Amino acid sequence: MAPPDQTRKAQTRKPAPDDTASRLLAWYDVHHRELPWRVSPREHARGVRPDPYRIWLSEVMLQQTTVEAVKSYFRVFVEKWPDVEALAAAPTEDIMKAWAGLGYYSRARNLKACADLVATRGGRFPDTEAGLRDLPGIGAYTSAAITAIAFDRPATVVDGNVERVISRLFSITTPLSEAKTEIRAHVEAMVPAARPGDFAQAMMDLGATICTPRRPRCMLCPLRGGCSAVVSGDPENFPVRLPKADKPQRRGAAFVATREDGAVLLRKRPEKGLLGGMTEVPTTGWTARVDGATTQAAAPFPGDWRRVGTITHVFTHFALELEVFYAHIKGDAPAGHFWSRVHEISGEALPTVMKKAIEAAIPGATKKQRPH
DNA sequence: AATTCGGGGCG
DNA sequence: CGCCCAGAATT
Repeated sequence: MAPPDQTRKAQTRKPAPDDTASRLLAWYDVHHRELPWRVSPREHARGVRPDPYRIWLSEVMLQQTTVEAVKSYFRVFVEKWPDVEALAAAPTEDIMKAWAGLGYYSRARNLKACADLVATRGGRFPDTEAGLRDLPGIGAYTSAAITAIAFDRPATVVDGNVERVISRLFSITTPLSEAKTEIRAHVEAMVPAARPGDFAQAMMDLGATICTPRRPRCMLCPLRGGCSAVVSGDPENFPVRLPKADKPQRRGAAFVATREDGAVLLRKRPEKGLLGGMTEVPTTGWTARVDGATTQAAAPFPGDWRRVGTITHVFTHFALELEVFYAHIKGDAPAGHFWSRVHEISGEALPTVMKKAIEAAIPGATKKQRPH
């Protein structure tokens, strides 16, 4: 039996582990960001509940993608496809077109596959981490995030923001790839029984607005009192990462062909791999050397090719330099290719590198037309 | 455990 | 120009 005075102390004093969560939630009540998919703490307290479809859609879009980049895509998607049944009914091709420019295109394919599954099961998303984790495109982070945010159930949500915040709070010197287990344990111990969804969003908002990768605004941080990195004065040194391999340079040529009416010749890339399932202009392989002698042989079909410029594009694991050639072509589209009319080009499933190539040959071709 | 997947914004 | 971002799937 514990002495009576200790029992009283335990009841009247806040236990330390809850301190981080309660400070963070108090900060979040005042400083949370308004986002198109978010239910604010005030609305949530009034009984408004998030739409799991919108939370799922936003979380998939936000995988390795900044909030600002996602906003406009999110608005277009929910306008075109207001619920999961509508998305399931949409052709994959339309979804790829709407996703064009956002990157990591396997996300769009998995999005469609997931929508099909959920629609088949009555249009309701699973409300458990394990159930969500089994769906395509939903991994450890996204299943936890949907569980916490959409269903307000406790889950350990760890994204890049949370890894940064935790590694600074505890000055974790173990490199990130190794420290993930340790970080997860710290977060799990912090998750409050009340408002786990707001806690998750608060951690991420803190990482996005205060505990930023560079020049963190520690003077404004609600957790500065308990932050180890603030004491040592070097929060920017966390998290510790392993050195990255340098990017190889690849080169190739792109061929922009037009018909008399201005239509551009396009083709579809293989479903898997880089830019899988997206549309492209014909190109050589992306390691080939391009010079005067090899150009004609490298072109997928004969033409009076004229060199119009060079574009560069940096992918995650290599940099690409494409020499762009331009020609007028007569007759039908070669096998495996199709013509895209001038007013259709901006709506094609063209990744950014392909828009760059077309722009080099035909300035303005991929921009959306403005009615006047 | 390591690689393969885009693209953009910020210092 | 380097860094990293509301990561997942594959090998």
